[in-house]
Amino acid sequence: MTKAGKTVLIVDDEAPIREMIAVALEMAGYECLEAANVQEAHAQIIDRKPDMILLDWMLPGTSGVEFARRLKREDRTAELPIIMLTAKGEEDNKVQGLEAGADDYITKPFSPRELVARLKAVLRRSTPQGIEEPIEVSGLMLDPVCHRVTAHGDPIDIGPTEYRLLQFFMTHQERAYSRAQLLDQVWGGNVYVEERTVDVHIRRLRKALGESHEQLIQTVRGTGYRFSTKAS
Amino acid sequence: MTKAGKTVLIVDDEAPIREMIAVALEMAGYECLEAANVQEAHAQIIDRKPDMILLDWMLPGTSGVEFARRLKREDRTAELPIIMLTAKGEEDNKVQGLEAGADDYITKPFSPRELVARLKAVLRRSTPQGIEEPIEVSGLMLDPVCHRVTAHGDPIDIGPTEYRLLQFFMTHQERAYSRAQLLDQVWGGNVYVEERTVDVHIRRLRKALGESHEQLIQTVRGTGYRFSTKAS
DNA sequence: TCCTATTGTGACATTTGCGTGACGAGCCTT
DNA sequence: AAGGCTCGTCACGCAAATGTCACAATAGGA
Repeated sequence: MTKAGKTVLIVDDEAPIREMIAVALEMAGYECLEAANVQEAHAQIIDRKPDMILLDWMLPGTSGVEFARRLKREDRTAELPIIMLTAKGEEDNKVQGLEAGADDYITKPFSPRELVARLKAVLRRSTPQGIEEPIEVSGLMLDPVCHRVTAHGDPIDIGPTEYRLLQFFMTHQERAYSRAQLLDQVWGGNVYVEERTVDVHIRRLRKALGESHEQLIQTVRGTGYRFSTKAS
Repeated sequence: MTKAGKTVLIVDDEAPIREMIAVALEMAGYECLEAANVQEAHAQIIDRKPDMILLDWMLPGTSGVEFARRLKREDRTAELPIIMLTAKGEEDNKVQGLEAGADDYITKPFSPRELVARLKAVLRRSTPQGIEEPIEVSGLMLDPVCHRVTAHGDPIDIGPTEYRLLQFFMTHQERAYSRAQLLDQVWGGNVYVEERTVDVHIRRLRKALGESHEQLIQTVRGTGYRFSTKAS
C-alpha cells in the first residue's frame, strides 16, 4: 500500500551530508526535499508540505533547536514530526532538543538503516487516522475500524479497491461522480489508469453486494455513477 | 482520567536523586516507591506490585541492565514496563539497555517534564487495562496470570512474542490493525523492525494455534490482520 | 425501427501482497 | 563449548487483486 511515498525535508548546511541522506531515503521509497538553512527550510515547508523534517542541530543563523521550537509553536506546522540530527559529543543538548519539540533524536554518525527505521517509527506514531464511525445504509454496513462490510450482518468479501470505492460512495451519497472524479478520489490523484477501469470495479462491487444492494449504485448515463437509496 | 494514580518504583542508589524524581512524579499524580539496590527493589516489586519501574543504569552489586534482563525473564514480572536511567556519556549502552528489555531509555540530566511524558507513553502502551482476567474465545483460552494459552484445555506452546501478539489480539477483537500498529502495540514503539516480521510471527502463531483456531486470525488484504470469531 | 454512443460483462496478463520455509545471530541452559 | 530456543530477515512461489481489452447489451435520439 505504497500510497505515495512520504516526503521528507532534510535540513543541513552541508550539501554532501544532505545528499547522502537523500540517497538513503530515496532507496527506501521516500521523496526528499533539501534545505541548507532555516530560510530555505521554511520556504520548502510552505511550498511542498513535507510529511516530516530531518533537522540538523547545528545550522548557520538560527539554530536547529530554535527552528524546531518555532515550528512547534505555529499551528500550521505544530503537528509536523521532527527528527533532530546531532554530532556525537553534543548529547548534552538532547533534552533541549526533545523539549523543543523534536519527536526523535539521532546521533551522527548513523547507519542508513537506523535512520530509515526511526523515520518509519516516527511517521507511524504521528499519523493517526481520523475518528471513523461505521456507516449503515439500508442493511448495508461498512465499518472502517474493523475494515469490514456486512449486509444484514453477513460479511461481504471485496477487494481493497472495491472497499475504498464503496467507502467513498457511502460517505458521499446522493451525488453523481464522473469517472475522472472517482479516479481522483478513490485511486488517488497521480495515477494513470483508463477511465473504463472504473466501470469494471463498479461491476465487481455490484456483484459482491448482490441483488439486495447492487441497486444502490446507480448508473448516470453520460456522466458517471451515483450512490443513492432512492430508485432512479 | 483513569482509575487511581499508577505506582512507580524508583531504583537508584543515590537518595537525593530518588527524592527528586519522587517529588516530580507525585506532583504529576503518581505514587512512588523507592529502592536503593536490587534486593530492595525485588522486595518492593513482590510486596507492592508497582505498575512500572524507573531503573538506574549504575547500581551497586548487580547492574541495572542485568536486573532488567532478570525481570523480563521471569513470567511474573515480564510484562512490567521499565525505563532505564543513565548518566550522560554512557549512550553507547543504549542498545544494550533496550535489548535487555527496557521499554524506554532516558539520559541524565533530564527535565521532569520529559520524564513524565515518557512515563505516560510507556504506561499507555503497556497496560491499557489493569487487572488481568483470563480471556476465552471459542475454546481458546489465554490466562495472563499463569502466562499460558490452552485450546480446549490442551496447553499450547508459543514464544513470548507470539504470546504478546495473541494477548493483544484477544483484548482487541474484531478490529483490523496494520502491521505498523501491531509493531507499536506488541513490539513497543522504540523498536525498529521490518513490517514483514509481523507476517512471520502471525504465521508462527497460526501454526501454534492449529487448524482449530488459526482461522481466528484473519488476513485483511492490503491492510493488516484482524482477530475475529466471525468468518470473513 | 434503426443507429450509435455508452455501459455491462467475461476473460486475460500482469502486478502486488501474503504465506512459507530456511538461515544466521543472539541468548540461555547444559 | 555445545545445543536448544527465539527472533528478525530474506527469497521464493502462489493466489488474490488489478488494469485492460474485446465483445455483448442497453439506452436514447433520429
